[in-house]
Amino acid sequence: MTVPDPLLFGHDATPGIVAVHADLSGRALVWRRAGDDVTLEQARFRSWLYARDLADVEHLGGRLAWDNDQAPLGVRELSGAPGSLRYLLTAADGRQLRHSVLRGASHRLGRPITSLHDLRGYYSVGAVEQYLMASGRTYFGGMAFNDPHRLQFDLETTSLTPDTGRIFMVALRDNRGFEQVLEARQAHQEPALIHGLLAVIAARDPDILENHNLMGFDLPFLMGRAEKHRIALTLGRSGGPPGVWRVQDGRSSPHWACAGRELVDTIDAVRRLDLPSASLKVVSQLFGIAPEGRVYIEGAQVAETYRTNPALVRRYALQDVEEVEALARRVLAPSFALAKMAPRPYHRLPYAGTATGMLEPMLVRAYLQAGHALPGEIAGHDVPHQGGTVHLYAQGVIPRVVKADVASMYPSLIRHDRIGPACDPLGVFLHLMDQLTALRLHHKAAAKRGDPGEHEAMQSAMKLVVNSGYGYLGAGRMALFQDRDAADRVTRRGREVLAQVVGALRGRGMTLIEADTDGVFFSTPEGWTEVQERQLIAEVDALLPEGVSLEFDGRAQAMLSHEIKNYVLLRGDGRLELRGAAFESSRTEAYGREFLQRALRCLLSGDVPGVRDAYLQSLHALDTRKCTNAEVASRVRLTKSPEQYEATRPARQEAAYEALHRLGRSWRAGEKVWLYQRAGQGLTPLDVNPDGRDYDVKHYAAALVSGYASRLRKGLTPEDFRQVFDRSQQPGLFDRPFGAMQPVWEPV
DNA sequence: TCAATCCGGGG
DNA sequence: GTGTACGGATTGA
Repeated sequence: MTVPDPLLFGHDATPGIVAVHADLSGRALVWRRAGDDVTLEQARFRSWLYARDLADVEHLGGRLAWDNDQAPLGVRELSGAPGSLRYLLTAADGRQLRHSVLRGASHRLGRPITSLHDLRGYYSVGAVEQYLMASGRTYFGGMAFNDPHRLQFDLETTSLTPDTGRIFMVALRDNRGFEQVLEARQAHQEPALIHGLLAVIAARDPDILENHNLMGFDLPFLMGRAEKHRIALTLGRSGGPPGVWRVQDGRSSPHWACAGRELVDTIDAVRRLDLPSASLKVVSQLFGIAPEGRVYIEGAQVAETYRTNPALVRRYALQDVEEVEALARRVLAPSFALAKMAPRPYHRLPYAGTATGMLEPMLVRAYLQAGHALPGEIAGHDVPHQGGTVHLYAQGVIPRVVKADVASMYPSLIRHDRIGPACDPLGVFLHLMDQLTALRLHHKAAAKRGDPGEHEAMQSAMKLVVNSGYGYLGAGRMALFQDRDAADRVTRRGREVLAQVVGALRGRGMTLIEADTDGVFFSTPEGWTEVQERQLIAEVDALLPEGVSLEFDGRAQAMLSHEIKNYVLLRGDGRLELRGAAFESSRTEAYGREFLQRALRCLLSGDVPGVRDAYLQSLHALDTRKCTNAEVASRVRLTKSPEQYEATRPARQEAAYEALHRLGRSWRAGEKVWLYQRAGQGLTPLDVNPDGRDYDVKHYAAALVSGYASRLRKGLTPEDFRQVFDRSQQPGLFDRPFGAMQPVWEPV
């Protein structure tokens, strides 16, 4: 058994840590689990702070002790380059240290300074991070995802805000077989319900509380209602401060924490996945984890359904927490794995940035442990950082398309060319990139073999951090170990590699379509098989520098190349893939989407008469009002409140607001409304007549060409395009038969 | 074209 | 006050 790398996993392997609470007074509460037992360890730690110079603490005089880790306030000079953060200030009480620095800085600058972050030349982190970095401990050593006691709870309420609604039900479950539904049929029972919830949590005593949108809904709602009833929200574990507090992290959406239990939100992890929706129900169906016989109740109907069919709502609520548990196992596992590496509490990781939130704390921990200075600020660049290349070589419909890409290009270049930050004399950055990559491959292989253990989560956690390496180098002053020149070298090498790929493909007779940072679309000669395509890619790969490899990334029957990053692929199995804003805009109306699907499929199959038919049929559906208002309506977001709009209205009238205004309706800022062009009336809310057909045919017939057919323009000659999308059925003098037309492409 | 800003999702 | 940051789509200069 190999010893885990201390730079990755921390230098103290204490197992079973499930929660850490620390404050600047130097007290750390560490809850550790062994089997069913949880013990609370009360630890002391010295608060620490990196400084470039001692100007702000000069006023302490002899009260600042040199090289004495027992003194109330101490300082050590660390080895490091001039201009680096070479002084490590430490204190028995971090509040006193911070106060001393702020006092000195206020005096020096002649204005009150209230935050260390308003000062240059310092590096500081929160108390828990200080403790974890200094002690070398991490969460969850030796534990599997389901070893901690995890409890899910979900509120059912009569509205979305605690000002207008109340809680009438709470569903709870945990990973020890517990399940319960608490209810408050009448409003006056709500305080008892809240007390009941707190009592269950205290009695079950879980390590982790989970829910979907916990931070954005359940917790704020619960806090709002508890406040209304003057109930102290004691969610924390005994031994620590009892309440819930806001985690200051500068984000617009607040997050909350309590002592002794990790509050984690599955929605944060889901948002990392770039799915079409982050909704619990949608994601659960996507992952196939929705329970058998799942009850679905529209949000606004839940309270009403409860009155008539409480049993159904109970089942619904329990299925919610069941789904959350299954979802958590799936999406929070990488954060759980990361918590074993990064010196950060578990609850921060689902929404922490991968670069400054994970990689950087690991870098700092290594420097702190080595007793080495941290980088100081370096002068900014005036030339902007140049990123990857995007180049369009051909537009139109191109047959036999192959996608090839350079696997993990930036991480590969970083490792192979040894590109790390110049301000990292200990070489921690490259060490982490190397070790994370090596271990990731190990876990990836183990996951593939189906070995026992959480290999998949480990490999995806490691991938997350490795992939943040390049972005971290170029992150500017956000990143302590940033290095613009290094980031430039990475992208420059990337451009060289891509150019080499493009050149080699072109030299072998391939038609280039589009190249983007680390991948390229090209067209192969007629009659080529996938085997030949893969051979070609292997051949080009052999020309590339060691450490990077070109891989086959799929093929398609044909591609419509429209604009950079806007294209459509027709796959071998008939699937149509639309990419880019031109093809998958959220504003797309149903009738237009349907037309596009049909027309694109025909165009990419070389069937121009089919495109013509699709157009005529869509037109016909409009003309004969086969489409309903709902099918032509589009959803518009109203960003201005009625008051705001009233203020700008005299200067500029906007159709969407006017539509509501005309009907004397009100709206909320941020609200989305479905609107359609009503014949003779202009833009009108859909709900006036959703199933009707009184839309403005002329408007939508014109929009069919200008808004949808126009996206096929590159695939036909201008003359053919005009003819295919000509309303009149009569052929013109110079028209040629549609059957004689073929899709076209041309070099850009 | 770019940077500021808004939103997600929850009942 | 345990004191800094999610990603994308959309909007405004």
